[in-house]
Amino acid sequence: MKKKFTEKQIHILNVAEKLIAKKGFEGTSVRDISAQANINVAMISYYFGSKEKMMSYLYRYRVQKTRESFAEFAEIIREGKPEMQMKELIKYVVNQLFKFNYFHGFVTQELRHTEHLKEDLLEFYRTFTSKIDDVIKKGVASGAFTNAPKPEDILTLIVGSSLFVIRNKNFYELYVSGKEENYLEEAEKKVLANLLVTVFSLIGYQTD
Amino acid sequence: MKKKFTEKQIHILNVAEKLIAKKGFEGTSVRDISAQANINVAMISYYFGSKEKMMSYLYRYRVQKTRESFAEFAEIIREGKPEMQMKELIKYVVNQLFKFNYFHGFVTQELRHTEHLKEDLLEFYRTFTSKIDDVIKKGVASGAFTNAPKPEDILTLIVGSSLFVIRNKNFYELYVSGKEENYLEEAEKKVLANLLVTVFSLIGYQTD
Amino acid sequence: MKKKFTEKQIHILNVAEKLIAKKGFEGTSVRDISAQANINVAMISYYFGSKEKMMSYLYRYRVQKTRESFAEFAEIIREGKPEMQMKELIKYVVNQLFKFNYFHGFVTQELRHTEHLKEDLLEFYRTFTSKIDDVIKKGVASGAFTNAPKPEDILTLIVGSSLFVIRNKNFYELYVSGKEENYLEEAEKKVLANLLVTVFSLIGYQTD
Amino acid sequence: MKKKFTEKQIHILNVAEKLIAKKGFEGTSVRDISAQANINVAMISYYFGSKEKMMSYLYRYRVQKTRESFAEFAEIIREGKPEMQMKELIKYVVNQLFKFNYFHGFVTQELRHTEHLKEDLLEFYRTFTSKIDDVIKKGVASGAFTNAPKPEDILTLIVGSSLFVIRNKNFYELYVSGKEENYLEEAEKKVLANLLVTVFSLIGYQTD
DNA sequence: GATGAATGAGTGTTCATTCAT
DNA sequence: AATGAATGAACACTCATTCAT
Repeated sequence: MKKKFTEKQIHILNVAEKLIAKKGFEGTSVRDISAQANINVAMISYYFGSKEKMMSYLYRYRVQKTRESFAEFAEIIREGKPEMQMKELIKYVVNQLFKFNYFHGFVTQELRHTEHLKEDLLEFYRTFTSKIDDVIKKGVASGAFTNAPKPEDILTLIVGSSLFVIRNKNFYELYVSGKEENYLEEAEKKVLANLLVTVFSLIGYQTD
Repeated sequence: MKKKFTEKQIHILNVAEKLIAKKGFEGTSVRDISAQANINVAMISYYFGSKEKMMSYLYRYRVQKTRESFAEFAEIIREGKPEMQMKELIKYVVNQLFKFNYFHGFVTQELRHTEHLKEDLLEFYRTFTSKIDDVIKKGVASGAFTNAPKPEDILTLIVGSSLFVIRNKNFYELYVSGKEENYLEEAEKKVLANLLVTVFSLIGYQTD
Repeated sequence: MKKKFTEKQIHILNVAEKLIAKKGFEGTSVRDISAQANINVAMISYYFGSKEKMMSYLYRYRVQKTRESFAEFAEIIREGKPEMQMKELIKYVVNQLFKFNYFHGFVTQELRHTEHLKEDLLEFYRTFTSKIDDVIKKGVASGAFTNAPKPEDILTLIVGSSLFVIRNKNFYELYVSGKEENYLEEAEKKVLANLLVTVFSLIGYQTD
Repeated sequence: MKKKFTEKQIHILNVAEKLIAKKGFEGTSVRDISAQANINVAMISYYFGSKEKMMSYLYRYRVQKTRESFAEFAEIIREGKPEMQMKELIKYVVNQLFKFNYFHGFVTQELRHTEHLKEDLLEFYRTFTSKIDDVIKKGVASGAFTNAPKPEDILTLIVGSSLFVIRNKNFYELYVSGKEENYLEEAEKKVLANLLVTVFSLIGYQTD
């Protein structure tokens, strides 16, 4: 929470986020952003120092928001059976990925000032593996689950499959019903169903 | 064999592939490529017509190569039990992804200007789903497998997990033993193991 | 007054006009212009959108100026004998051509990319033919002129001869007295005398 | 006659001449020329040294051809009345201009190696003024003409009007009947008629 | 605190020319 | 004698950024 953003800055970040999601970081010019956000071209440099630093702030902003959201979520499922917790956890992660999919794409790109962003993302992932681990252990202890797969493997399946589906519309839409404009919505349902079956199969939980 | 490339062209394509995977299509300038490849800037336009057309050739070149390789592979596993076939298929796909990770890194990001390339990639994926489907059906018919998950879901797990691991070194290397420079090698082993367990669990194949 | 130009823009247009008249549109690079005008290369795109659009503005700017000037001129000679009007008209047109020879030098060559500019030029010429026609008719009606040549033929003689003299210094200076640096001045006098004699001969006006 | 051209060189010059006439010197690339002429790109540099030198050769080639043609023409009208000679002379000059109009446009452009070309053109024009002068003097002596205008003024009217009409299609076609594709043909007729009337008026020759 | 004008560096591409063969 | 491959320089243009106000 090192940094507080003004409303105008948040406005710019939101506009930038959407544009970058659509056209990529390099494909989005500060002129695009400033035009869309109804601000002066110079504002991006003025507020954030540079386009890249803006990216950095955007990143932190999103991580911070997600962290807050996850804290809330964790509270909600704190009490309950591990199978419910696991199901909700998968749903939550998949949902977050679909909601802020572009943002996870950033990391791949080689940005200059990205070093600390990697740290953020890492911690972000660890939050999930740690939670997944808790739930699995609890499930195994309670006898609800028969197997205890490694949490990073579970997370890999969830995040990997979700991102693949998000990015490979061309392939996946062949298997998704509904109109093209609802692709993400429908794709999310399908990949979620797949992941629920997969993970529950892995942990040996018997649904009747 | 629509197109034959000279050695120099292949050299340029290889260099371009790596850079584009790392920094994106827009993030990679023809000057970057030409500097790295030790050629004149004008050569990219000279050889391929334009930067975008080069991208197109790069794409086709890699798809074609993989298609040839898959044809060979399919022949090898033509006779054999479905469980062996499934195992080899997973190994093959994962291996291909790790081998040509540069390529798979950019195809999903940079499809904006390359409408017709989508067709190529689509057919490429269909080759795999079709093969997976055959093996699953054979396995179910022979009683070796008890469940018949949808092939696109299987492919999604395999490709998604592999690409995630390839791209998110920072996260996954926490769980991978060995030196950093062997990351890809070790990561491939780990994700392959995970995927074998996962897929065999899904199709209900009992290992003893 | 569709468009107001800043002083800097007008400065650029003036420099561009001279260079383009000398070396042609394609022969004049934006670097030539920016170097000559002591501005940044990017300014041409910045101010006018592109090199071609700059050409377009330059064109309109000059046409508009001439139109304004002609309106003034027409007012001055409104009342008077047709022979005086004809004489003044010829003097005016020749003078304009010599004054803005740069402009008239390129308009005839570089109309390739500027379809709509043709309209402007056309209307520009029509202004003159129409005026010439009026004067001739009045002269014939009053008995001052005996012949009524077609106005476009008169204009062709005037404009053609003037431009030829402007552009073919090498030839015409053989017949022009005075120093080389006064070429245009002297050439104007000579071609004007020639045209006065010629046109008055054509319309059958008797000088004593 | 310093230089003899091979057939291939003449072929290239002819192709180049047409293209340059259409698109200008800078607008015509050596690739355009070589493609049209079915020769290798390198040939232009190989044969002529450079694109500009080719231009120079093209120029000389055309001057030489015209000179030969004019010698023939002069022979034909050697015997005959001055009024016939004057008429034929005007017809001849106008016709040459329409035939090789583009080539007269070259001089205006500032080429680097053009110095000697100016000499050529100058001599070329002098050939005509000299002939015009002869005819006028003969006409005046014989009493056929009453006035003796200066030959350079006559030439200016002829060449200026012709080139103006050739270059200002947009204006002149308003006054020319017939289809657009016959513009040059019809324009030549009209401007010729105008010039005949004009010049004969100037020299005071009475037609009945 | 905010901005419009302006800039230098960089973009992909085309150019006439050169050179090894 | 002729050419296909290759090149360096130049092209118009866009970029993120700076700076005076």
